[in-house]
Amino acid sequence: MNVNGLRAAVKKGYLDWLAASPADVVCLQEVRAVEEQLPADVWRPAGWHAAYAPAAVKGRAGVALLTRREPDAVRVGFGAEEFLGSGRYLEADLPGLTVASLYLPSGEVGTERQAEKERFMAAFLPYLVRLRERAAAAGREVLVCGDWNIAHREADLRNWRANRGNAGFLPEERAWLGRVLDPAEGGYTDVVRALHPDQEGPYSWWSYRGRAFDNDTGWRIDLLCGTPGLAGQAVKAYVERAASHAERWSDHAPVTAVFDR
Amino acid sequence: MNVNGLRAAVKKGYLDWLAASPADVVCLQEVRAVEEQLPADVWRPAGWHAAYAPAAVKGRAGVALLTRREPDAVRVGFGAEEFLGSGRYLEADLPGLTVASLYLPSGEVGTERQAEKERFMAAFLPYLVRLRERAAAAGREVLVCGDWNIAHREADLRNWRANRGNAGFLPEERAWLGRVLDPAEGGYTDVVRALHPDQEGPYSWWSYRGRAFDNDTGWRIDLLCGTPGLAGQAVKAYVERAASHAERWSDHAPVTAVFDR
DNA sequence: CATTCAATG
DNA sequence: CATTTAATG
Repeated sequence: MNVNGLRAAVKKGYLDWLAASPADVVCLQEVRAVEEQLPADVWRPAGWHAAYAPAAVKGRAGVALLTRREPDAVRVGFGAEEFLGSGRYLEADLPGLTVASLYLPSGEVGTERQAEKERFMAAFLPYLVRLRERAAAAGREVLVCGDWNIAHREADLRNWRANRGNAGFLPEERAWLGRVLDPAEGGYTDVVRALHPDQEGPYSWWSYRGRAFDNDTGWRIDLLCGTPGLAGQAVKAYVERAASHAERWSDHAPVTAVFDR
Repeated sequence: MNVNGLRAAVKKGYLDWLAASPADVVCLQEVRAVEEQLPADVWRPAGWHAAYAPAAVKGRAGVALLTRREPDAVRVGFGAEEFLGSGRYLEADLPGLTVASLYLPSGEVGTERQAEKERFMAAFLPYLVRLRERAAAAGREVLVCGDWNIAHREADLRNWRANRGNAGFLPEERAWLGRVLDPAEGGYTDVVRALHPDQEGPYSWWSYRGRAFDNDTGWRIDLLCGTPGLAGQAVKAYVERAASHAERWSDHAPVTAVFDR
C-alpha cells in the first residue's frame, strides 16, 4: 500500500484502515518520514512488528513492513549500491515466506529519473531470480508487494492509448515486467491478475488531477508478485477502492490477497 | 498592510476587508504573486486603481498601491540598482501627495539577509531625504507606508528586553529609524506615534508561533511616515487588530490614518 | 493536484 | 507557525 506520505495518511484515516485490516502482513510505500516525525503508535502500531527502510533524502520514498509476528530476519536493499539508501526495498523472512515491500522509481520520460528507473529495473530483475532460488533452497515462498510503477498490459490502465509514450506504460517497461512474470525467467506470478484474468484493472492508483478517481481513470501498478507455489494458494484478491472521495487517504488504494496455506 | 501572500489573504477575508475600507489609498506589502496567479477582481478590485511592483523571484516580497483616483505618475524602486527588482518599493503621485508602499527587508542577525537589510537602509535614507525635497519643490506632501521591519523604541514591541539582539530591534536599526524620524535629517513623522505618544504599541504584527496574537505579544513595525505638513493634518490613526483569531487574514494587521485636508 | 522540503518571514 | 516554491509523484 502506497500511503503517499504517512504523516498525511494518518490525518486522513490510515490508522482506522489499519485497525480494521485482517492482514498478517502490510507493506507500505512512500512513507516519506522518519521515526522522529511520527507518534509511536503510528510508527509501531500496537499488535504489529514494524520494519522500515527510510530514504536518506528527507521526505522521499521510504518503505515499511508491518507483520503480526516478528520476522526471523529483515534486510534492507537488494544489493545494488546505488539504491541502498533510497528507501525502495525491504524484505523480511517469516516461517516459509520471504515478503518484500518494493517502491520502484516512477520515472519521467526524457529525464534522469527515467534513467534511474531503468537502472533499478536492470539490477532488480536478476535479484528477483536469485531471491526466488535462495528462498526455494530454504523452503520459503516469496511475495514481492508494492508500487511497481508499471502497468503491464492494456487492461491495466484506463487510457492505454493516450499513455503509450508515458512513463509507466513504455514498451521497455512492459517488457521488463513481462520478464519478471515469465515462468522461464523471473518466475513470479501476478497474484491479482491470476485470480482475475479477464477484468479491466482492478486499478490501484488514480491521479489527484481532474476527476480521475470519480471516473475510475486509474492504473493497476501496485502488484503482489509471488512464487507459483504461493500464488496457487491465493483464494481471494481485491483492491480496496474507497467508497467515497472523503475516505481516500492516499492516491493509491490497498491491494490485498488472501492465501489458504 | 502586509498581506503575507495575497493569494492566502484572499482565501481568508482580504476582499471583505477591502470592500469595507473607507480608505482613499491602500498600500500592500508581501503580495507574493503576479497578475496571472490571481483573479482580475483581486488584482484590480472594482473602484480602485492598482499599481504593482512584484519581485523578480517568484513568491517573494512584492508591493502594491491601490488608489481610488488614478495616480498622475507611478515609479518602481528608489534608485538602488540592487533593489530594483526586489518588490520592495513603489510610489505614486496624487494631487498634493506622493504616497509610497515600502517593504523593508526583514533581516536575520549573522546572515547575508541582515547585510542586505543594512544595504537597503543605507541607500534608502538619503533617498527619503531627496524624496521629501523633491516633493516639497513640487508642492507635494509625502507619506511612506509599509512594513519597515524595525521597532523604533521599547514601547514598540512587547518583549523588548528579550529582543535586544534580534533583527528588527538592533541598536543600529533603531538608530537608523531615529534618523528617518529626525527633523534635522530624514524629517519624517511617525503618524501613529505622533497621535499616540504614550501608548504601548499599538502593535501591527504578531508571530504565528505560540499564542503571540492572543497575548498581544506583538511589534509595531508597520509605520506611516509622513512629512510634517501632512502628519499635522492627521486626526485619527489606528491598527485594525482582528477581534478573533478566525478573522485574521495575515500575521500583520492594517494600520490606518485619517487626514483632514 | 497532493505531499514533502527549503527558504523566508 | 504560515506562505510560498521546487521536486516528486
